Amino acid sequence: MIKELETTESPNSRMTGDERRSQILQVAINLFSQRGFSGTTTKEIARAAGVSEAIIFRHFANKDELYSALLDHKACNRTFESPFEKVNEKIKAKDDYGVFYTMALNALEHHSEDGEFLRLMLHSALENHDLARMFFESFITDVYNFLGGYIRQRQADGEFRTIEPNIVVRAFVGMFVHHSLNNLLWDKEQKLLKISNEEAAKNFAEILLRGIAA
Amino acid sequence: MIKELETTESPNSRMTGDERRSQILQVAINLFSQRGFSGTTTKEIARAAGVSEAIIFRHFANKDELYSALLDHKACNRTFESPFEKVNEKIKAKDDYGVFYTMALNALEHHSEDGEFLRLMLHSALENHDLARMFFESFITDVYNFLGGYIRQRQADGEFRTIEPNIVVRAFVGMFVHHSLNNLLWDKEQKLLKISNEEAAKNFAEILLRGIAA
DNA sequence: TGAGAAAGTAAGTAAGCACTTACTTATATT
DNA sequence: AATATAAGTAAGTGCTTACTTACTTTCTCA
Repeated sequence: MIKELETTESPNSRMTGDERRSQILQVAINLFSQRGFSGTTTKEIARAAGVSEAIIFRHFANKDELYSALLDHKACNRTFESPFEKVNEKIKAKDDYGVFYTMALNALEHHSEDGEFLRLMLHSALENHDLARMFFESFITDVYNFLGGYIRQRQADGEFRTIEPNIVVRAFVGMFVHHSLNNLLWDKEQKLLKISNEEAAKNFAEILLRGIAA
Repeated sequence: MIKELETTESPNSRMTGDERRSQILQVAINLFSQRGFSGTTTKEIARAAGVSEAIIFRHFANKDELYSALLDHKACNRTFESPFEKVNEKIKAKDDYGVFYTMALNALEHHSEDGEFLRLMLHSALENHDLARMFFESFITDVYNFLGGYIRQRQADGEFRTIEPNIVVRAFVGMFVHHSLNNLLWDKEQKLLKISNEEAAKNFAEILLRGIAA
């Protein structure tokens, strides 16, 4: 039998190991984010990936390792596109509104593009999973140092009133994280509040800035 | 054998049906809030309650019904002690600071006394459980109507600037809910921010009020 | 005091779980 | 074309799960 043109690959057929591994990861991310760790079975993952259960255990030693690999994957992808770069220019320019608006908009966009990530983090936080906790600890600490430092600086400039910077960060992060959580979990159709991310970021930034102005 | 003084009941012995039912509920609330629905087994619940698995299924037809009963139980207990009563006096007095401070402090106190409740609600929201969604919908709608109405009124008085009231509610609720979530899930030792509920409520209320002042 | 009702248990059952084994294909290289 | 290697599967394994059955113990009250 002479081989036909092989440029068009048959839809679900044999993949290379790496291809299959990342396809399984993708499928698993989707399922774990919806049902959590113990709510997702390896059988379901295999079916969704279109392979037998055995090949999942060829790529990952066990279910735990698959879960860890997936959290790692998500966490790494996240840190590569640092949220601080865009904000940094605004900080250098001492553009208060720009700093907070950009910070909020950046997070809101991320959350609405990638609800899987938020769900995954909530699940693993509730389940006390180590990797998720470690990620949160380092990332959140960064945010507090970053924003907190800026607030301290502007207090020294006499532009912001005297108030513990970390409380301000907590309040501000709370606004947009809670907004994303609402859209993701409880008010998916946005019956209570339907606004664009830009509008949300604008209003949150305005409330905060007036709230801490000197 | 003549019965001894029966006032001191033996520790784990026979209970009446109602006693046992609510003891099982209590134990189940604790386990489900820590491990979620699919992460908790009926065997664990039975062991924690100190009875055989069979009597769990005497009191509840199946695991789902136990879970629903427990969400119902929590939701009902919650609505009885309405958070709006304390705030209402402040509203009548048009005490802006009192309204927001009391609202936040009330929620923060609840959350730190009863972390189980928050965990339970998060778990069931992630798992798309109907009862939790219904509770959230009605309770949250109440909060938005209640606070949103007050903000509208104070805007008409010319005391608050022009801004969509529901955005303000979203921002404010976000501050204290996110603060509670942080203390519950990610920063249990409060390394980033260690403040009393009173201090948190005070700062959040101040930021918000300055943020929306006319 | 003894019968009926309710609280309790030990020992199951079938289905589902994570994970394995023994084997079959496909593909790239020589 | 022959061979090594890796991708794939069908059919298990033993254990755990939600839930049941058949039975025993304790309490109450006529």
